[in-house]
Parts: sequence; structure tokens; C-alpha cells
Amino acid sequence: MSRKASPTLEDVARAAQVSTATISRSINEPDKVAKDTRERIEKAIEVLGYTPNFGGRVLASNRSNIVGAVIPTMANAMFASGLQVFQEVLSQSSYNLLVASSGYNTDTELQQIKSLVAQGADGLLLIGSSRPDDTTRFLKLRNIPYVIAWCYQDDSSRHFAGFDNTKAAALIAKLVLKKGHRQIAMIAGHASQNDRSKNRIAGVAKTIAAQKNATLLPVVETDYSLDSGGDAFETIMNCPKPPTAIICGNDVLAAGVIVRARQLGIEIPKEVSVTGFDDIALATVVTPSLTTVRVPQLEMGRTAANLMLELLSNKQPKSKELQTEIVHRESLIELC
Amino acid sequence: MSRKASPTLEDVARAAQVSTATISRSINEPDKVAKDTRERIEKAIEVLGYTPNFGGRVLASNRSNIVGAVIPTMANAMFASGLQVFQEVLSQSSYNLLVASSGYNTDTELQQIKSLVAQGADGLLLIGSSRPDDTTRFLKLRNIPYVIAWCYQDDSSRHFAGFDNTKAAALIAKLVLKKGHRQIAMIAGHASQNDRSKNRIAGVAKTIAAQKNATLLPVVETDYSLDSGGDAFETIMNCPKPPTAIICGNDVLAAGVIVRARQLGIEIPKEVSVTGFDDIALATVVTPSLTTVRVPQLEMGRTAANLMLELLSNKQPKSKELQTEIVHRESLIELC
DNA sequence: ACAAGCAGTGTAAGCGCTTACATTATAGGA
DNA sequence: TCCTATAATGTAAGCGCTTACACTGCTTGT
Repeated sequence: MSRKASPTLEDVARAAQVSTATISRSINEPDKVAKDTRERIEKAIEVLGYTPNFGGRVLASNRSNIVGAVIPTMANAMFASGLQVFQEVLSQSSYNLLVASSGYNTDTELQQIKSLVAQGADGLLLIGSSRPDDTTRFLKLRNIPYVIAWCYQDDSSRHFAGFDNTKAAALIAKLVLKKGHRQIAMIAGHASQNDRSKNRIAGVAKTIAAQKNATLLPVVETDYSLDSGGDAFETIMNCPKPPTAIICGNDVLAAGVIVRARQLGIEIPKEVSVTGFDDIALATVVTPSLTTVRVPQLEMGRTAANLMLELLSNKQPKSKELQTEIVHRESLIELC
Repeated sequence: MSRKASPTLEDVARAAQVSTATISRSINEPDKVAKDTRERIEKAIEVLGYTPNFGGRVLASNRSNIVGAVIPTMANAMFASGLQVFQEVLSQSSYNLLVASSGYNTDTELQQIKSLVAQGADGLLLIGSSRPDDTTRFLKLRNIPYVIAWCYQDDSSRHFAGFDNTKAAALIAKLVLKKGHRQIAMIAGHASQNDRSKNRIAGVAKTIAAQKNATLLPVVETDYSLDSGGDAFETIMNCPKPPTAIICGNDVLAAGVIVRARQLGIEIPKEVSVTGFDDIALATVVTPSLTTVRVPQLEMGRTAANLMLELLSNKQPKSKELQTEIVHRESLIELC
């Protein structure tokens, strides 16, 4: 390591003719230091180009000012935009964001959580509420403060910044029914390690089951990608009694359906209606544009960040349930 | 802080009947420790649930195993997907990723760089090659290893993992000319603090200037958003002699153009051709689909990560220039 | 049989910071 | 005037880890 030996607290102390303790105070609790001392110190810091050593600070204070986030993937605009805001808000309170991704896999998630904690994260942002016992145990054992986003539960022992996936999915299913559709299909993300997907499926299934004459074809679970959405669409359309509407677990899948339909010469929404979930940019850009569930991504990021900050200052913040709404566009029409 | 006092090296040492040094070695350089000692140690670690303290480690070793990245924004799929891969690769070498965003602003960038460095980043990933002197000076002063992505220059003093924006832009401009267009417009990102945008503009301008009878209307610089793209489109189409082709600085702008055109009842590509840049998912999903420049985002992320890893192990890695290619789709047609 | 080399381990000195506690100076109240 | 509360600063003990160096007991070549 050729990194130039940087000045330490002691150097500054010598230059400013005070003790290291005073310098430390002047940096961390400025108003506990007399004004002229502080000015002298600040000048010395300036002159020497001093910056606190991270390791020393962490070791002594047992706090890193780092927040970790484990999200499924940044490649989905959904998470990326939420994370963007999360980071911006934290940054304003001089916290930094350590990011890791799980690829929707709970083992990987645990591994990444451990890694972030080992890397000194003071708190964690996690996506979704259900995880294996191992993970829960680890979190509890280490007593890590964490915030859960992208879903909401009535459970005061944890801190949520999200929405009710089941309810939101039920809402869009209700809309589809209201438009007269009775033969309905669903394409969803793999549900086994993903409670958001599971809940969305549940919400849809429950709603459709409650409607007389309505049928929900077997749900197709797949990866969240355009191509997978397209493939699932083909499978569905090849079944003996194809649906008149397809509810998709997110906008990426729905966009995949629409693109593939176009390639196959199937007209949407004339021949089949399609709905999405999330309301990312993709939804407004496809033709026909997507009728979808708007998830308040930015607000969620902001809320999660604020929860996190309160949690880290030992307050007892209250979870916040955010509201979703349906955005009516072109891909869903009345069945005639 | 009620976080339970966790076991330290010393506790493990006592349990395994060896010195702390041996434990440290067994963790960091396992093959320097005899096999049965190591097994004894590992068992003790297991039993006590020991994990190394981050601060202690950083302080003593002067390395954090953290890499920082300052990108313009995660909200653009372009950066998000590159970053995703970057993170995955680093993760495999047990590095963690600290993310910050500059919002395309050089002051913010410097501030974030400082923050990441203060937070102990061993190295940095930066986007784009040109930055204010202040920033350059800081980087040099602190002797931070850094990798530059999303652009490439022939400058052996720095490490690039990217492509030549000027050349890539020239290529698409050439294609537009080849299709017979002579009245051409360009919508680009604000160039003053963004060398990629600047170079793309330069590439296009140079190419068009070299073609007789061809005119490049005044370049419209704007934010990278769908709406801004749409607004710029309207401005351009309202000018006295509207273009037959519009070259966009990225896919988001191009998609914005297409969406707006549809709203205005302007047919693309029949009335105006449009090209994008980046080849993100959006490009395949809009109708008409975008003729665009494919930027190897994933490969760039991977390459950047590998450069970073080599840099951090004190090798002298060679910059890598990645190749872009034009993806022919529907939004650009021959002028008839 | 002995020097030399080596693998495995221990000793102990920091790394740079925070903070409990001790100390000193100053002001205010009686 | 003296006592006490308060403000400002200093002293010094760690925080938990890494690592240079020292040491021990083998193996190996001669």
C-alpha cells in the first residue's frame, strides 16, 4: 500500500494545541466546544487536509453509518427507482448505502445479509416479509435493526414501508371481472421464495373464486423477464379454452406478453386483455399501454429511508402502509 | 446500544487454546495454519458464533473490502443493470458495493466521492471521464484507485471499461445518412456536465457535417426522461423545416419521442425516423421498436469489476475498450 | 551428527478513534 | 466572600484486529 500516510487526530491536536478528545468533540458535537477553539481546530483540519479514519471511528464508536440493502435485483426498474430515493434520503443524513442482490433466492439473501452485517451495516433494508427460519434467527441473534419494504403486515414487532400485495392484486382482479371477463389466466413470478408474488396470486385467486362462473386457469409461474412473459403467454394461448384476460404479476411480464402477441399477430386488447403490476416506465411505453397497479415506488423508498433513520436513532417508528391505485390505460377492455 | 456484546478473537483464542494471531491467520490465510489447529479453531468459531468485528479489521489492516460506485442515477436501466453485474462479480470476491448517485451533477459527484472515501472505500467506480479539477485533485491527493466506465480513452494513466461514445454516435449518424436522411435533428442529455452526452453530440455533428447537403438542426439538450424527450420532440416538429430523422442521445429520450408522437398522431417511422442509444428493454418494447446502439451493459459491468479487483490487488490492469453495435429495428427507415 | 531451513505458533505493538472520568476555570447565588 | 453549578478541556483506557518478529521443534542435506 503506497497510500500516503494521512494525518491523524493526533497531528491535528498538535497543530491546534488541544487534546485529541477536543478535536473529536469538535467534529462530532460541535456545540460542546468553545467557538474560538473550534475555529482553531477547523483551520488545522483544513491545513493538514485531515479526514477521520473510518476504521478507527467504527472501532471506537461501534457505528459505521452504513445501511445495507438486499434487493432481488437492480435490473428491475421497480427496485432500482425505489433504491435510488432510499439512497438519496440516507445520503442527506450522511448515511451510506451498501447494496447487495439476492436474485430472488433466499439462500443468497441470507448470505448477502451476513456479508453486509460483517461489513458493518448498522441497519438493513429487506424486501418482502417472509424468509426462512435461518435468516430470521440470524437477524434476531445479531439484533440488527431492519426495515421491510414492498409489502405491509400488521405486525408491530417489525417495521414495514410497503403495501398490501394481496389487496392490490384483488383489486385488479375485481376490475377484470367487472369488465366482464370470466375466463382468466395469470402469469406470475416464481412464488416459492417470493411472498409478494405469492400474495398477488392469492389475491387474484381469491377474488376470482368468489365470482360465479369465473375461471382462473392454472397460474403460470416464471422468471420476471420479457421473454418469459412471452413464453408464458404462448403456453396460455395454446390451451384448449384460452382466456379473455391475462393478469400479470408485474409490468415486465405484461410487456413481454404484449410484445409477443404483436409478433404472433394476436391483437391486444381486442382478442385478449392484459394487466400489469407496478407501473414502471415500461407500462406507459408499450402499445397498447398497460392497465396496471401503481405502486408508489418513490414514496416507498422515501418512507423506508425515514423509518430506517428513526430506527437507527433508537426511536420506535411506526410502520407505514402505502396505498396502491389502479391506472386505467389501454390493455384492458370491456368484454363484448 | 443494546446489541449483545459479541465474542471477540480473544474469546475464540481462549476456547481453541491458541493465540489470537493464529485465529486471525486461520481466517485470512488458512493454509498457513496446521490442519487440526484450523479445525479446532473453526469449531470454536462455530460454537461461539463468532464473526470478525468490522471496525477492528479495517483499522488494523487498513482495508475495508468496500468498493464505492458513484453513478448518475439508478433510475436509468442502463446503469442499474451494469451496476447489478458489477456488484455480483465483486460479491464473489467478497467485496461489497457502496452506491451513491450524482444526478448528473459534478458537485454532487465530488461530494459523494468524498463521502464514499470517508466511508472507507478501497476503490471507486466512476462514470465518464471528464470531471472538474477539484475532483481530479482529490482523487489524486488521496491516491484512490478508480475505474472509469461507460466511456473509453487512450490514456494509460487511468483505467477504463467502456466504449467510444463519439465513434458509436458517428456510426448511428452514418446509418441515418445512408438511409437517405438529410434534414436531421438530435435530442441529447445536458452535455455541460456529461461527457458521454457531449461525445455523442460531437460524433453525430461531425458525421453530418461531413455529408454534403445534410443539415443538423440545433441540438436540443434536455433531461433524460420520457416526458422531456416528448417535449423536445414537439419543439423540433414545430420548427419551420422539420427533420425526417431524429437521433436521440439515449433510449429513454427516443421512447419518449415515440410515445408522444403516437399521442400527437404523428406516424413513426413513416413521417419521422427515430434512433435511440443504449439498447435497454424499453427499446424492444416500444412500437415501433427502436433502432439503436447496443451498449454491452452487462459486459461493461463485468469488465469494470474485474479491472477493479486487479487494481485492488496491486496489479496493473489494462483498460478495455468494448464494442458497440447497431441494432436494426423498426423506428428508422429509408427515406423515400 | 550438525547446520540450515521451514512450518507452525506465540508475543505484543500498534492501527486512529471515542468517551468516561478527572480536572480546571468561570459565573452565579447566598 | 465563599460555595456550588456549569462549561471547557484534558487524560488515558480501551475498541478488536493484523502482523512483524521471535521462537520452537522438525526435516533435510551433507
